[in-house]
Amino acid sequence: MQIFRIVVDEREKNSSVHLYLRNMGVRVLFRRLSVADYVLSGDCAVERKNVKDFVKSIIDGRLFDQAYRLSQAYSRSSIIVEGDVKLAYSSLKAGSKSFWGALAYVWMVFGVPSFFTLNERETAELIHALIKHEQGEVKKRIYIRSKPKLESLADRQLFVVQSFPGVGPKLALRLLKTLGSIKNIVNASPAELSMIEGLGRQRAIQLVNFFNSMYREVSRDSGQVKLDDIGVR
Amino acid sequence: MQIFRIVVDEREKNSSVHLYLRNMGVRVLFRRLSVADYVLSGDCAVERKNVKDFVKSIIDGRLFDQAYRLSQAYSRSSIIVEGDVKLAYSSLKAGSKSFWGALAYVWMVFGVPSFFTLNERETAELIHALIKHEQGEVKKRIYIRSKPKLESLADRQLFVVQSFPGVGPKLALRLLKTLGSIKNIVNASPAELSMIEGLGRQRAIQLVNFFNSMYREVSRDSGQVKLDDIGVR
DNA sequence: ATAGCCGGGTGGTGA
DNA sequence: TCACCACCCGGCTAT
Repeated sequence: MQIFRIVVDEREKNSSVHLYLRNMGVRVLFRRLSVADYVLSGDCAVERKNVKDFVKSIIDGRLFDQAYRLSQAYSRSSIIVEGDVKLAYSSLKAGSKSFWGALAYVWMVFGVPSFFTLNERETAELIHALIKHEQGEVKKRIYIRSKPKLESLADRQLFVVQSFPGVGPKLALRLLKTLGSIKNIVNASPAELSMIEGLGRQRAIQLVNFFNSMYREVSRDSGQVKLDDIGVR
Repeated sequence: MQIFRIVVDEREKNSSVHLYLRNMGVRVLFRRLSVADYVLSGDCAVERKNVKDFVKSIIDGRLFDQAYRLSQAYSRSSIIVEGDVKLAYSSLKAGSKSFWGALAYVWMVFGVPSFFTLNERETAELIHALIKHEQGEVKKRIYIRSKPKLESLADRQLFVVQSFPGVGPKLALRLLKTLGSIKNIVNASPAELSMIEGLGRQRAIQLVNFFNSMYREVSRDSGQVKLDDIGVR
């Protein structure tokens, strides 16, 4: 399992969220942050509030200010509201109207969604899930819809060819029929490829480039590089 | 007071959300929609699900498909989950991990947040609040989200390599890292392949055979109808 | 989505 | 070299 890192505002020390995170194997760094509470990366951060705070910040308008600053500083930020939501819109004067209004406002205007958790453990779980997508390695697994005979050679070949960019079921079939094997396809010249019906010169070249292009590891930072500058805003 | 309009999928007629909306002074138009349930504008739409549906769609992966389509069709879309949330992650007993995981996934990957309401009235109130910001006079929108590039070259390459038989995320990564390009992998000798950690002689040979083997059309007695049905999720 | 199980290949160890 | 075995990985199933 990969090591995840997070920067947490010092004032969050008294909650136990960071303890849960530690338990989940997340490296926690404390810093004095000016905008968010939890920084997951250079452009992803989370503000945590309990329900009482949330309500108060709706009333005095602080919420919208914070959402604005979040949206300015990080391209993907969100607010986590912790506690019993019921409490929220029962304590709002205008009732639930202003509650949904606030949610809608923050989302529609600033692009900041709000998540609701019941306690610190859930908050930690959510943050952990968010981190995994922000820092996690790509684990896109491929899935087959229906498998009449998944294990037949032909099916496997089709499956592979279909995974090429811009190649669907029909094109895959024609490719295999005309060129025979996967190796033949991969080694084919643009000219050979564009012989195939439905595959023009343009895409043929794209494909060839695709096969030839070198893999470059995603510079999803290697950890220690930007830890210092994370969250300084 | 300005008049707001909304387009609602026909299949939503049996819920009473649209009635509430009418009561709030919203013009409701029914249409057959292919992606969302409620369309607030050309680039804002909402998918409504009850908790049971929500859970089911997590399990069978439908949720992620829908979120993807939402994000493609509308620049600012969201999912409204109606009902008792508790019910949700109690039926996903994986410690609610998969619940938060799904929420995080849909938000981080597709930019689609999920809102939770208790009943149809609340759903209507939320939608109403959303409309006000979408169609309201002041459309000051700060939110500019850079769409997460799901199709980086590296991702595509990984995707293809993972589709090879017996190759999962880990092996795919190592293969690309050591051999560089897809063409290199396909043309590699068994010896070269088995240099890779976790890929021994046996599988190396299998792979090479796989790349070389000629495609043989499967003769399905019921006619070759099903060839198109092999799909990638 | 996540957790967990299973079957099998891999690669190291020691004979 | 080979047999053994612990571990890892990929594939599949279930809550």
